[in-house]
Amino acid sequence: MDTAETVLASRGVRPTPQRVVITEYLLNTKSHPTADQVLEAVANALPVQLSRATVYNTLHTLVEAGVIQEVYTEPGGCARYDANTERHHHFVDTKNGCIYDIPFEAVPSLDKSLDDNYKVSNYTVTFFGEPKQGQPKQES
Amino acid sequence: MDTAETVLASRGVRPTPQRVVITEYLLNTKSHPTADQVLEAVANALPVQLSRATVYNTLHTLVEAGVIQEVYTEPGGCARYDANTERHHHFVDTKNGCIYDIPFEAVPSLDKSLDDNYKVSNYTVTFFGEPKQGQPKQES
DNA sequence: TAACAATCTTAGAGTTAGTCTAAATAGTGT
DNA sequence: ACACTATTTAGACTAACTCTAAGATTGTTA
Ligand SMILES: [Mn+2]
Ligand SMILES: [Mn+2]
Ligand SMILES: [Zn+2]
Ligand SMILES: [Zn+2]
Repeated sequence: MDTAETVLASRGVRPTPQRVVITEYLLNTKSHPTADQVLEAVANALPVQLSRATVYNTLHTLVEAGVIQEVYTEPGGCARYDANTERHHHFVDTKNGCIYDIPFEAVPSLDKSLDDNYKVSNYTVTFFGEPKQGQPKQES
Repeated sequence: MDTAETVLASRGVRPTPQRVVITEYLLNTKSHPTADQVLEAVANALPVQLSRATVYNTLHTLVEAGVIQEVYTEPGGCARYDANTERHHHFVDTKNGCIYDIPFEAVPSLDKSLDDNYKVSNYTVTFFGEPKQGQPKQES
C-alpha cells in the first residue's frame, strides 16, 4: 500500500498538496471517476480553493508520469481516470454505469487477428451488459 | 444500389430534400464522416441554408430508423456516422485517422468470454495501427 | 537568508461538439 | 382553402474540456 507521496516521488512528480490528494483519491478507488468526480471528491480535503484547471493539469501530469490511465468507456462519454495501469479491458454495467476491470488474460488476445492486412499496435475492448451474482459492487 | 429515397421510404422516413442528400452522401462513402463533415459535404447540394440542427436531427432519425450507425472510434473523439449497419469492428489508422471496417467474423467472438461472471449484451473492439500494403485507401 | 527563477495554481475566458427552443416553413388529410 | 402535423431554421445554451495571464509557492544560488 504505497503512499501517494511515495508514488509521486518515484515518478519524479513534485508532490504538491493538490497532486497528493488527487493521487490518494485515485489510488484508493476502483470507480474510474470523471474529472468532475475527482474535483468534487477532493476539493474539501484542501485548505484552498481547488480549480478545475488544476484537476485537469494534475490528471494529465499523472497520465504522463504513468501513475494513472485515461479511459473512455462509453460512446460519447467523457474521460475517466484509472489508477490500474496494467493493460486490461472494461465491462460497463448498462443498468447503472458501474465500470469493472476485466483482466487482460480473461479475453483471448486479438493482437494477431488482423495480421494479414493490418499492423495492430493496440486495441480496446469494452463490454456492456450486467454482472452476474457475486461481482464485488463498485461505487458510482 | 438502392437510392436514398427508396431506403428512406422503406423505413418509413419521409424523404425531405435534406434527408435525401444526407442519406445519399452516407450511402456512398466509407469514410465514417463526422456531423460537421456531413454538413460541409451536403450543404451546397441544397438550394436552402442547411442548419446544424437539421444535420443532427437527420442523423438521429437515420440511426433510429436503422439506416445508419453512430460509431465512436477514437478515445475522446466525436461521433462518426456509418451506413454499414452490419455488426462489425473498426481499425483506425493512427497515421492519418482513416477508419477501416473489419468484418465481424475477422475477429474471434468474445460474446462468451466473460460468461462466468458477466452477462454480456454487446461489446466493441477498436484496433489502432497501420494498414499493410493493399488496403483500399479511404478518404478522410 | 534574500533574491531570483522556475514551477504550480488559479479564475475565468474560449472552444468543440453537441442539445434545446421557439418561430417559420412545408406537407397532409378533408 | 383550412386546420393540423411534421420538419427545418437560427441562434441560445450546455458539458467537457483547453487556454491564458496573473499570482502564489517552491527550489536554487549567493
Ligand atoms: Mn486529455
Ligand atoms: Mn447522439
Ligand atoms: Zn480500469
Ligand atoms: Zn464502420
